[in-house]
Amino acid sequence: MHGTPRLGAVQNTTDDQLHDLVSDRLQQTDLRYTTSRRAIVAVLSQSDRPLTLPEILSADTSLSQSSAYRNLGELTTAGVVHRIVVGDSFAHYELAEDLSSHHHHLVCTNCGRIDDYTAPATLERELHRTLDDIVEQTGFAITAHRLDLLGTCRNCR
Amino acid sequence: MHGTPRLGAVQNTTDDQLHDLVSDRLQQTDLRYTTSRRAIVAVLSQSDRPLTLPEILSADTSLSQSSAYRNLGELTTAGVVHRIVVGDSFAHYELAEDLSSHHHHLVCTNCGRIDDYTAPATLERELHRTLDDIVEQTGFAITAHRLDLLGTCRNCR
DNA sequence: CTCAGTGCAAAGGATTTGCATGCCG
DNA sequence: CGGCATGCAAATCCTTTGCACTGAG
Repeated sequence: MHGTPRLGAVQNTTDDQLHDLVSDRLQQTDLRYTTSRRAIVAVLSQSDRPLTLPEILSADTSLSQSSAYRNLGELTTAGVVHRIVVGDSFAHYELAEDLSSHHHHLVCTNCGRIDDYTAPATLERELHRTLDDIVEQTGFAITAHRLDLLGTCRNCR
Repeated sequence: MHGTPRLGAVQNTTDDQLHDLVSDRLQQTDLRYTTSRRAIVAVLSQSDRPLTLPEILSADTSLSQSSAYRNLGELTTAGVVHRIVVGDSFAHYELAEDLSSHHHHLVCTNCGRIDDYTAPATLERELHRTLDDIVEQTGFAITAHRLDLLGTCRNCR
C-alpha cells in the first residue's frame, strides 16, 4: 500500500517463494510453519477471491475447524493473512496484500460473495492524493484504505 | 449515491422534516413510527458519526436492547438506517445516505471508532467514472460504494 | 524431552427470536 | 377489538478458548 512496503514484499511469486516468505515471517514471532498452516496459505494463494472458513475447510478436508480459526488468527497477526468482515455470517480471508497485490473488492449484498478487482491507476493516484490531504486535515494516521463496491453478482441477478 | 436518488431525498432537513420523511417511508411497509423508533432516529441524526447499539442505548436510556435491535433491523429494511460492520464486536448504525449526505468513514483499527468524512469532489468524480467502467467489465451491478480509510484515531495515538 | 501445535468440546458474545403482554388506531 | 410493538428470556451462530494429547526439533 502507500508508505514503505514491507521487507520481502513481492508481486509475482512462485509457490516456493511464497512459502519461504511466509515461513520467514512466522519465524519472526517464533511460530512454526506447520503442515496445516502451509495448507491454509496454499488454499488462499490458489483462490482468486477471499474465502470463508467453510470454504477453506472444504478446499482441504484435512483441516480442523478450531485449528484453522486459530491458525488464521496467527497468520493474520503475523501479517500473512488479511481478514475481511462484511456483514454477519462468515468472515473472509485472503493473503496479505504484500504477498499478493493491491486490489479491492466487489461485495455481493445478496449472497455475500466477494470478488477481487483491481482499480485503474488513475483512480489509485487520485485516491492517494486525497489520503495525504486527509492525514493533514484530521488527526487520523491512515495505514490502509479499502474501496468496496457493493452490488449484486452475476449469479444473483 | 449514483443512479436515481430515492424520492424524497434531502440534504438538509429540519428535525421535523426528517421525522416526517421517515414516517412516510415506514408507512409504505405498514410500520408505525413509534416513540422508540423515533428516539433511535433522533439519536442517530444528532450524531456526527455512526453509533453502536450500546452507544444508542446509553444516549436514550428508555430504549430496550432487543427492541432497539429489532427496530434498527426494520429501519434498515425500510431504507432509513444503514448498518456498518467492520470488525467483530458491535455493528455501527447511521442514517441512510439519502437522509444525511454522501460521505465515507475513517475507521480506527485500534478502538473501533468510526468517524465520518467527506471526500473531495475530484475523487468522487474519478470514482464514479471507474464504477461505470467496472459495471461494463464485470457482470456486477453496483449499487453503492464504500471508501473506508483505516488507521489510528487521535485518541489512540 | 520440551514446548508449540492440534482437535475436541465447551464457552463467549453480538444478535435474533419466541412468546406473553401492552397499546395505538 | 385487532394487530403491530415491546421486552424479557432463551436460542442462534460464528468464533474463541480450555485442556489433554501429539509431534517436531
